[in-house]
Amino acid sequence: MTEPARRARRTPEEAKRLILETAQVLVARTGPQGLRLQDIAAEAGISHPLILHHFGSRAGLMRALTREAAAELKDRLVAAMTQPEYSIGQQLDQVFDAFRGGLAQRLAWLLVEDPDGGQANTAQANTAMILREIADTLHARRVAAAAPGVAIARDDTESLIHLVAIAAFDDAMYGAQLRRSAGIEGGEESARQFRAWFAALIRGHGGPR
Amino acid sequence: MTEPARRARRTPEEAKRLILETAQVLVARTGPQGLRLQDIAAEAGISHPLILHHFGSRAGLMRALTREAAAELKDRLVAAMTQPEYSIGQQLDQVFDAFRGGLAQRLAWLLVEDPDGGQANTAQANTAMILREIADTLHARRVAAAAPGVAIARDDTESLIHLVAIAAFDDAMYGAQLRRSAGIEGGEESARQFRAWFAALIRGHGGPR
DNA sequence: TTGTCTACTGACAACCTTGTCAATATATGA
DNA sequence: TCATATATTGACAAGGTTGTCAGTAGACAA
Repeated sequence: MTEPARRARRTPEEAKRLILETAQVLVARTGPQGLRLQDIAAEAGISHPLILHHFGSRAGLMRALTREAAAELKDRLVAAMTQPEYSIGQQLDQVFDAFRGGLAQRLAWLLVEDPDGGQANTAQANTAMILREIADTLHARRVAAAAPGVAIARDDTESLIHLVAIAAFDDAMYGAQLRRSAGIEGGEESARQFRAWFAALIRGHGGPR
Repeated sequence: MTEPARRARRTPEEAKRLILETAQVLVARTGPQGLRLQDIAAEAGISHPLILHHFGSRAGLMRALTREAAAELKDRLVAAMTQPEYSIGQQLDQVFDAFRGGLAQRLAWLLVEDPDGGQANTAQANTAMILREIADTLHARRVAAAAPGVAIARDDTESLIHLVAIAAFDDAMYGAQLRRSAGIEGGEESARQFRAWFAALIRGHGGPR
């Protein structure tokens, strides 16, 4: 009567991809609290030992997630930085968008969980390198764009990077809630408005353009 | 031989206080990942059922923690806002300090865990009221301080509040790591430096002073 | 002193989570 | 067609977490 259910057989790459993507969706949706192997398995339509088979352990999966999140952030930020800078506003939009779609949540979670129990944290090292590169690039750009005779301190660029990183990251993490708390109504619209305001603030300070 | 160990007997208020303070220390120290009743009990030198006895459930304890964190934040922020404003820099320092000592971590964690499973979130409601009050206060102050004939938009004040809240919160949460990532060396010193830079940025924009 | 109230505890129950293991099914090459 | 490799799974083990419960012990009043 009951014919045995067909059992899928993926290539290891396909399986890992399926698992990673499902896990990322779950992290973005349910947040840090608990990323359980059984939940991932259920969502992906597989059994949880399969995850252990492909990633060795829960920690192994987390390491893979960390690597992927860092790589994704790097890609997005590099894309945002290397494109022709039409306006500071548009570029800021790009940076803000880089953290959207759950990426900020994933990074925050990975920052907190610290999967590399004891070992050097590759994600943090990666992020450090990424931000450093960006700082160098932006500083060079500002120096080049500055009026002759005007010196731009490296400190100033670093603080600027820090502030922009903070704003973009936090906007993605808590933006909606904080805006509501501050009494700003209307979601996406006010988000755009804040970005424009922020862009103006930086431009007034003597931003990259 | 072995005389029976003296068993402490606190008033309910004392017991709750002891439990809440121990839990807050643990949250600040070990972070979101796992606040286990047994850990709190061990740290406080009591048995874990006592926590259940006083708070009903783990969720009950979390609700109490949320309330306390919100109240603490309000106290600190109100103190920072209502004191005579010697300088924008000092006032900013106060706001930044308001989130220190693990308060930001506690708030972020409680924001993520959302103990009120389904019910209205009192912590969020509290925070909303707090920030709204602050926005009103600050806006009134800016309007009063503005040069005659210069109109200050409410939107502008709200964005300003948003940015300051973001900066202070995030600085407490990830400040050290982000600064390191951006290539800024030296911990406490560069933190002060960033605050000064930030204060200057805001002052240039036409801050509350 | 005696009795009552309840803060407090140890033991246990129920459940959940990661990880192991032997067995099975499927793709692939001979 | 048959053999081999391995992706996949169900069942189970080990350990940890919240919550229950009956009993104990301290404070306080009669």
